[in-house]
Amino acid sequence: MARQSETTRRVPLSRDRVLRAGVTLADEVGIESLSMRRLAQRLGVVPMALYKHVANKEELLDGMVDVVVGEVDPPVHGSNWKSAVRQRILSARETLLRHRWAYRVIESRSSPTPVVLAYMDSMIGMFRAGGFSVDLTHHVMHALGSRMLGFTRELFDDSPSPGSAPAAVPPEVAERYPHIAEMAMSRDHDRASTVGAGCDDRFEFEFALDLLLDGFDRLHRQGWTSSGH
Amino acid sequence: MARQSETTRRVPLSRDRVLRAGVTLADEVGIESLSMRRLAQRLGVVPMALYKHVANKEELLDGMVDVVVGEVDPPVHGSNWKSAVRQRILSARETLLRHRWAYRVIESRSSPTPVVLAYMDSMIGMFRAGGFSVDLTHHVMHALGSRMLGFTRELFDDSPSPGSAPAAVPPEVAERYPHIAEMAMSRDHDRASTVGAGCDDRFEFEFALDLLLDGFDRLHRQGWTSSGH
DNA sequence: AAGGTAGGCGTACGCCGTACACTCGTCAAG
DNA sequence: CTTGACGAGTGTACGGCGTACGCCTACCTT
Repeated sequence: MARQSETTRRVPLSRDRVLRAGVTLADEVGIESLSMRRLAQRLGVVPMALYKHVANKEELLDGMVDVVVGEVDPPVHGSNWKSAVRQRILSARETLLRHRWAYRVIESRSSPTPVVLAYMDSMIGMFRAGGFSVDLTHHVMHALGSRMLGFTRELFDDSPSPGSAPAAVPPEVAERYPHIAEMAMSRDHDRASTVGAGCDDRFEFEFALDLLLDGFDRLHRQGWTSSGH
Repeated sequence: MARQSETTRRVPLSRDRVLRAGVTLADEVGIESLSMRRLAQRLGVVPMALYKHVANKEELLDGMVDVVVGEVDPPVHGSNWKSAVRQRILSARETLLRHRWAYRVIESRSSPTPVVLAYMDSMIGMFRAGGFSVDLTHHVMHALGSRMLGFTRELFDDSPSPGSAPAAVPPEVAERYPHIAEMAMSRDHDRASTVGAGCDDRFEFEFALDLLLDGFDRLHRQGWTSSGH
């Protein structure tokens, strides 16, 4: 026992420990700074030690995605499909917001991991339970795309640096992009009372999500089929 | 002149030549194999020569995106907003299909380039010309997201390797992901006549696009405002 | 006590992006 | 014709990356 405290018996690595350390390291320093070497250093271990638990970096990233997706709440039962789907997707969104690097990794993966497959499977199940045909469900899943995991690619990150002034649009850009300028100025005006200028990301996400869900609903009610063009 | 043919007077590099070479090299070998060294080699030049024309690799990628986005057809005039937007987005989709690496690069960029800004500006203009309020246009643009550039992130690439058999779902995965299996089998059955099994990507894209456009239309007609919750 | 096994180690290779200092051809000014 | 500045292309070098391969050693089984 004296010996134990001297040699400081080290907790052995495990695949799970590696993946979790990867997640928290990515949370802290960003995914682009996550390297095998750095992760190993964080674990007090030599880089090659990791390779006894993950085949390569790709597999590490896959595993990290699984950890994150595993954090999403399971589907609720006993409510109608629309609110169930909505609630689950918003839960996924919360999860992805806790790990802001995750959506990039998910996007970069070429084939889904088992955990992601299970997630999709249960989401399909929600539509089927709501009475959607297999056909319609299929197209609906495509239409949701990455939104089913709680994120969408925003082409422009229009939230100004936090705490900054409403970021008056410089006249030369206002001239070159008149419509963008109009929109930016209008928003600044509207939300003058809101805490932070810029967009309410959550509002935008729900706006688009509800637009889609309502569209699904309509198609479902009118018995849409792909053959009925 | 004899001297010229001997020394094989070399075409001088230029920013434009570098960017275009980057685009075609990425088309050929994929974006992940595009390195400054490899691009330089392709141009018959030493790697560091590139840095006289682009500041760094980031700027090279930005420039390549600009080249691609510049290939998208300009908006058509004289038709209603919906078909104009639709047509333009499908044109963007064609362009992005010619350069399959481009969407990944666009996704990875943190702030839009001037060319992308101009694209978005003209797209906003199409909604405004169609009578959309600034407010609604704003949310609509968010809802479109990357779809306005003609791509969406597909979580699952369900097109089986080309030419392969309908890829019977192995029983153990059918058991684990029953809904996915159901969907896969149903599609195989439906499209037995179609050339390639799997999804018609274009159909899926248009399905979702039209769902959104119809939703926009409805909100516009009923005078939607964000304050009127 | 013997031997196998698996987890961690050390070294090394070939890539990458790019900083920095150079050469050398071109061209304008004297 | 000389000169000198300038800018495009060069060469070298550095630090970082992922990871192949072989080794060492602590432990478990027999």
